[in-house]
Amino acid sequence: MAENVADKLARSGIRPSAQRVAIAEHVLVSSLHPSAEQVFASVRLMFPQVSRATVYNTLNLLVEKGLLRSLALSEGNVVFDPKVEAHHHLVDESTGEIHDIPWDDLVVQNVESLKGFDVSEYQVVMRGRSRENPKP
Amino acid sequence: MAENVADKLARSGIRPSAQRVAIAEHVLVSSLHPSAEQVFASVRLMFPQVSRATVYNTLNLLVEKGLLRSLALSEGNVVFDPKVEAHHHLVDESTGEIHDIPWDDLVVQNVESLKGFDVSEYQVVMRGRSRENPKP
DNA sequence: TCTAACATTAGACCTAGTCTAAATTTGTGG
DNA sequence: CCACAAATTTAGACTAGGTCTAATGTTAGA
Ligand SMILES: [Mn+2]
Ligand SMILES: [Mn+2]
Ligand SMILES: [Zn+2]
Ligand SMILES: [Zn+2]
Repeated sequence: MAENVADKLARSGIRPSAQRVAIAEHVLVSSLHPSAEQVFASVRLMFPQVSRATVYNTLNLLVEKGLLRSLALSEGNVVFDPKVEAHHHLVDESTGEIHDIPWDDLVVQNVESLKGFDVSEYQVVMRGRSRENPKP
Repeated sequence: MAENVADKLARSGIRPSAQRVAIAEHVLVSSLHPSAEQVFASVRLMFPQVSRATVYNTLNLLVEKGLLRSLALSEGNVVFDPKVEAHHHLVDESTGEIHDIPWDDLVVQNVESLKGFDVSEYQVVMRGRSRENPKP
């Protein structure tokens, strides 16, 4: 799996240094939406000498190369999203967790015909709660 | 107009001190989406002795009392929105400006039937450009 | 092998925002 | 009107997320 991530970086023209691979493994793998500081903390557990600057540089580089997106969905937290295809988001009001909502679960009409604007991308941002675990 | 804002504060149970009225006049009046620091700067022009703490306290109080909403639409900027009714937003990618899009200009389907979540509110967040001024 | 380009590091720095403790202002009962 | 408690404001310390810099380490490739 290290090979996997390293190759992915290389294919995007990012030289796969040990630090970058460690960082990318943390953030490209799970479907969480971690902040830079969370990535810094987890990467440091396995790679204690990594610097904050490298984590931020790498995350920004991954965004620039299109392997990652950054999202500002709620106050005080920029988070990173490894799912770069179009999709929607729901922010859980009790836990703060961010859930991915598949693009086709919702239908948005009339974006193309909005007067006065050329829209290059959009998403629905929802706030709410995830329902009690079904049928215990 | 000062009377207007003062009354509005009073009706929401906010004691309308001179500082609060000055702040509220700046942020409740225009249809811009200013950041707290922008409000602080403009209020200070007319009211130089106002403190940063009072500006932040007042803005947060206005949000708490429902006269204002805070929005995190793009990185590094929490902004305040005096339009508290449901509506959508478009962030201009060239200028950073935030435009209000009336609720009925778009139609979003299937939010109610989303499996596993109770959605309490939502909006469409768009990125794009405002089109060249029409017919010069 | 040598070297220039590239990457990493520690820590200074910056900015938005919060907190604190003291001072000021205000509303109110006497 | 006066005394006083409650509410508000203030300056500035503090915090957290994030950027920048200058020195150091690493790597690709002539
Ligand atoms: Mn992680
Ligand atoms: Mn203003
Ligand atoms: Zn996502
Ligand atoms: Zn708005």
